[in-house]
Amino acid sequence: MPDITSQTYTRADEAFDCLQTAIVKGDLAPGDKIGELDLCSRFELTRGPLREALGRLESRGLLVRRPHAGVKVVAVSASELVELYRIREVMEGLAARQAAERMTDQEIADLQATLDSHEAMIDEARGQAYYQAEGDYDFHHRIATGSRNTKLAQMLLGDLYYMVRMYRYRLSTSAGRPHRALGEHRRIVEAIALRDGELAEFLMKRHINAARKNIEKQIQEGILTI
Amino acid sequence: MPDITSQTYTRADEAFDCLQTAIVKGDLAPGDKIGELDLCSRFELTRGPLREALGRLESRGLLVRRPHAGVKVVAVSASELVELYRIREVMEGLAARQAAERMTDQEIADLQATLDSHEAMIDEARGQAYYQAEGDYDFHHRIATGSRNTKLAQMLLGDLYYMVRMYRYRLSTSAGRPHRALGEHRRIVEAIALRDGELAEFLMKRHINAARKNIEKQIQEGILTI
DNA sequence: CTCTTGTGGATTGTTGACAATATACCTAGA
DNA sequence: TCTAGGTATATTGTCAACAATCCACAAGAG
Repeated sequence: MPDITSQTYTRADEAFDCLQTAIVKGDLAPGDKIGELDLCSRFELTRGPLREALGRLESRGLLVRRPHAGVKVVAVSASELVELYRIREVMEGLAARQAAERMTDQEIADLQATLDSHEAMIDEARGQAYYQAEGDYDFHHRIATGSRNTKLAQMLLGDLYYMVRMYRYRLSTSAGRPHRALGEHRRIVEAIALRDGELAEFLMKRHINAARKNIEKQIQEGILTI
Repeated sequence: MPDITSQTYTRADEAFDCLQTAIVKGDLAPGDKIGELDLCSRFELTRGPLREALGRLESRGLLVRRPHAGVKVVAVSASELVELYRIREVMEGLAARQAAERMTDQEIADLQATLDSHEAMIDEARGQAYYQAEGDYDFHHRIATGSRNTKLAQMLLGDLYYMVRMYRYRLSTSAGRPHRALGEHRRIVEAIALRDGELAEFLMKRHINAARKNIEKQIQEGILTI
């Protein structure tokens, strides 16, 4: 009996997914105050399941709620965004180390193939921030999963990445950075393929550090205003 | 207008807190399948707010839910518990580093005073695992908060610590360990007082590493069965 | 004797109506 | 004109009933 994953989706689950993607994609802008009835008509459901979904999203930090006052999409300040990357640095470093110890050879091969397709996408979709962000997300997603650390993957994929992706689309990609990032990705995978956990951790931390510095620079230059 | 924190607690909030502490204290054992109606009569509320609380707890990983089948308290396996400590190691290391950079002198003085009272508690309540665990929690709580990293503190205090505390009470405390742990705490605080972030991070990581090894030993010896 | 299958019962998911509260506006006074 | 206070409205929090789904048990076939 392959009771893999309960395929019964409840309306609350549906609302949860829809809202999450709506927030990440920017359909609901940070700071927006959203009314429950609006959402009900939007997703064709009643307030019961909706409130459950709102509760889950609040618990994950994507919404802030004040009793009797309503919910609004979380607005991450510039400094908080930087702090997010500090957390990512240590957590994804750990993920890379454990991935180097635990990923199967097949997974590593797939990861390398993924990078090839990313490279093609970068050349193809020159300047299209969307594809670059998606490729980047794909890479980090695989490593988080490959760590075989359930809770770690859950925290990264279920918490941090959604918040990061909220703001990633509006980051300007300076010329040449995608290729540099891809090079960093390649070296991380090489370290994983060599089963060198320490090196993988070091490289991943440096990779995210670079991303953080890039954001800090954009903030200082006033390019990124949030 | 000191609009600090809305003091209006909704019943869902109430149920959330009660359930959380019930799970942590062990009143609801891991793996227990809990019915909604039971909880309703227990907390004197209806299923609406209760389900919202359940949703939040599920989102935080304290409950697992299968549609139409009910919710049960999460059962963390031995290996998953160890993985939890690996996550704590890197995250609390970061917290210690940032706390060293950002805590006020007053907070550091309070922290030192806290350790003094912990020492008294250890001598007094010899072998009373409860007080030791509470003192330990207090220490780590203050450092997480002192990091001034909102999301980091949120993840540590709102996610990881609850899961760790679920199992901390049933850990046997080998003779002399509380004093050793206290010594480690003192050295961490010293590093923070010196504003030496790197050292604080190193010491904190080593401290949690020691706790992890202790757990692994207990698992191997069959003392800890979960 | 074991495995499959069908039904009864209980539990969950959902709905719409009711009660409580914060925001916004309007009025009155300084 | 600006501030303070009260009230109205809209939105949220809560409740109890309805519908859909899974689990356990029992009966029958292999």
